[in-house]
Amino acid sequence: MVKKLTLEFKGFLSFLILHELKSKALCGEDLAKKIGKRRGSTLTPGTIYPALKELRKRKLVRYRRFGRKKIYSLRDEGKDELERLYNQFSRYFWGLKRIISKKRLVTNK
Amino acid sequence: MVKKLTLEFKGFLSFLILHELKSKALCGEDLAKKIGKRRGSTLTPGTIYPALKELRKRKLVRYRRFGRKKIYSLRDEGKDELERLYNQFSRYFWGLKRIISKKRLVTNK
DNA sequence: TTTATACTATTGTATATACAATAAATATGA
DNA sequence: TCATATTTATTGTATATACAATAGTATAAA
Repeated sequence: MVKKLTLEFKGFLSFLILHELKSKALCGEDLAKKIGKRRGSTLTPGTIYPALKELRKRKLVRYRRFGRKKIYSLRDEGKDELERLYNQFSRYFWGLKRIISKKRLVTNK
Repeated sequence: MVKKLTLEFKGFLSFLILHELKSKALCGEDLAKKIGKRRGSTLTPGTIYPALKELRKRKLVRYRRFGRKKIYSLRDEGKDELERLYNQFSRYFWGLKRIISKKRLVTNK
């Protein structure tokens, strides 16, 4: 049984890592940049690598080496966990939807 | 100058506290329950009170005593800070909108 | 083969969630 | 006034972000 990410308020970074890896396998640096873009500045190595290490330890993520890069991707357990987290995650947005759609996210035409 | 909450991934709880207090002044326990409802279980005292203490220290929040309760509310600085956080916050939801609206949040009719 | 470079990863330190257990303060009721 | 309940708050411990600085490693270039 995989140890669950609890996604209280901690676990948000891990959640975003899994989310990004779902659409595309990425190396550590690109992952840091991609997630960093959400807030305006890249994540530093001391943030991203410990998080990746923990996710590997939990068997949610794996990497394969390509040239000098390590490309991280979701394991099946990671996909399952992510689905679970999507549900947990969306609970936080009760009453915040209007804010979210007002600001950055373009509404459906 | 008020010290800013950075809302990296840390700061999420503080953000939600400010958000809840915007619509209604609340005592510590009710705040814990209200925020706790977003994830299914109430916040424990060891979580909510240190967070409130920090927000008071930053002059974002104040309380007034009513009987045996302390009712927390936003200060003007807290309202300003919250506005700033709404903007920062919404950056995290690029590409997550469909997921969020699919699951819990009822779409507009 | 050595040097350069790009990328991966660790270290040290700080702070923000977290919970369980406990303590302190205040109001109510006897 | 004394006991009780209610609510506030602290303590101790653990873990998850964070950054700056540094170290390690593999490929490419010379």
